[in-house]
Amino acid sequence: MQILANELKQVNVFQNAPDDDLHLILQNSISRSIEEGGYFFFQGDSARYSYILTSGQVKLMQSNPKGQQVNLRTITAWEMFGALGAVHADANYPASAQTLENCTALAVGSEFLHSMMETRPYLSFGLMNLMTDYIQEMQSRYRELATERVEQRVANALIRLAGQSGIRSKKKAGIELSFSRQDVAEMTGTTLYTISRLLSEWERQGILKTGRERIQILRPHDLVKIAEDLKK
Amino acid sequence: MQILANELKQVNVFQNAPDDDLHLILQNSISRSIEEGGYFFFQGDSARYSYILTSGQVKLMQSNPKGQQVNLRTITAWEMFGALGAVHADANYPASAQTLENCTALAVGSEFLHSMMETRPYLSFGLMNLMTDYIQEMQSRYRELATERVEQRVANALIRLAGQSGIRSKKKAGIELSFSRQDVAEMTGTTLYTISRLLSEWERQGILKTGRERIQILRPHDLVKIAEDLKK
DNA sequence: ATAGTTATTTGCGCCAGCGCAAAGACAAAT
DNA sequence: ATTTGTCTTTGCGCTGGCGCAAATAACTAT
Repeated sequence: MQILANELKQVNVFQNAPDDDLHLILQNSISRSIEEGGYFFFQGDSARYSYILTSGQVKLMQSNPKGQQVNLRTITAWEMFGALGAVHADANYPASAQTLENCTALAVGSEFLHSMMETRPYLSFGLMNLMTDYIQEMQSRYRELATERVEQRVANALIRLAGQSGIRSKKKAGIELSFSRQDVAEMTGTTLYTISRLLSEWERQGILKTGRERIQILRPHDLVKIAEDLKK
Repeated sequence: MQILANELKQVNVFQNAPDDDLHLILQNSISRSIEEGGYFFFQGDSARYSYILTSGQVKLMQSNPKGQQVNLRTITAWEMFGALGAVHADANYPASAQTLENCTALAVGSEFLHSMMETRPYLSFGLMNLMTDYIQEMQSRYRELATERVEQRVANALIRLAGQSGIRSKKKAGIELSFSRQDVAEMTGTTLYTISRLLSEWERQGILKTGRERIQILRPHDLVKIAEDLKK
């Protein structure tokens, strides 16, 4: 499948790129397909490529020596990821990128991207925008993890996911998410047991419906209220 | 007190700046002094200035609606902070910057910095380096908070602080830190009670000595062992 | 269908860490 | 020296959330 320069305009970082540059990027990149459950890169690998996801979903996660892991972010189509290597010369990926479904991504050499940025301020700004957004999200999540109780953190995570990758299903029946209890646990720093209990409770209250690796948010507003937690 | 262009070279972001640019920056900035406990800016303020701390210590912190707060980072002399505004046009500071002692900082207009970056790739790279480092630190701390127990998180925080702002006292008697129990609690997402108990325990074991707003690390290696937590 | 695999639910016991309260230690000011 | 304010310590009781275990549900492959 051929990727068109025009499609690259959907990528935030390339928002202000002239067509010539888009072609240049395409010429200096290769397409990589990874099947569900596979990895684009592992934490610690040398960051030789930056990626642009063209189809599928990827989760960025970090694990500690004991093997426990946290989900840092979920990437959807036309988002850039693994771009830290384009900045530092000899960087290593600080996280692993695992596919949640069959995925295709464009791999751009980090050195090439770096050299492009030397003469193209719009590119640097694009990347910095990505970074500042991400920093702000991480700071908020960090604060949540430190100060909020599980219930609120999970509500927040669902709200965030709904905004980032949620699909409004046609039957206007709420927002559909495809994550296992384990996934959500790793996003919120808790356990799949607690998530299961919490979702069951919320399903009883009619806030959402659940299935195997599926969460359908029926009343987002109620989640917001839980996240804000005005009691106590 | 006059700040010399030469001194600005200590700032990581300006590592590769030619002297002319350093003078230009000085000319387009003003010096602000804030006394202990005061604020350079508050979370939510319009990010009109980026700061370079010339003396003192500043903590960046974020608070939630209920007023609970977390410490994101401690800034020491010649570090840049509040620089997110130079990227987004209409950004707001995502955190507050409170001084831990009497401080002086150089305030550079965000718009001015932004315009400089248009024609100076080294500046963008300097800032991106700052951001990627920070992102990596936040990701690690996030993972810690999500997967590690309090004991390990506190050990890690002390190690990190020792590296960033620790002063090796002359009497070779370990590394000196100036933080209250409350400060450490806010850095690690726990409570001052728990920190107090933990430090008392470690003092009993001879790993460190404590005082009022003072922690003196005697055996850093033992902290590393605790942080790694090989038991269980 | 049937068997095998993977995800989810739920009961149950447990404990790390919270947070109140009250006392003690330290520093600065008068 | 005394007061005042801030920081720290520690006892005590409590509970949110963990995590095992075992049952159940849902999907996949033969």
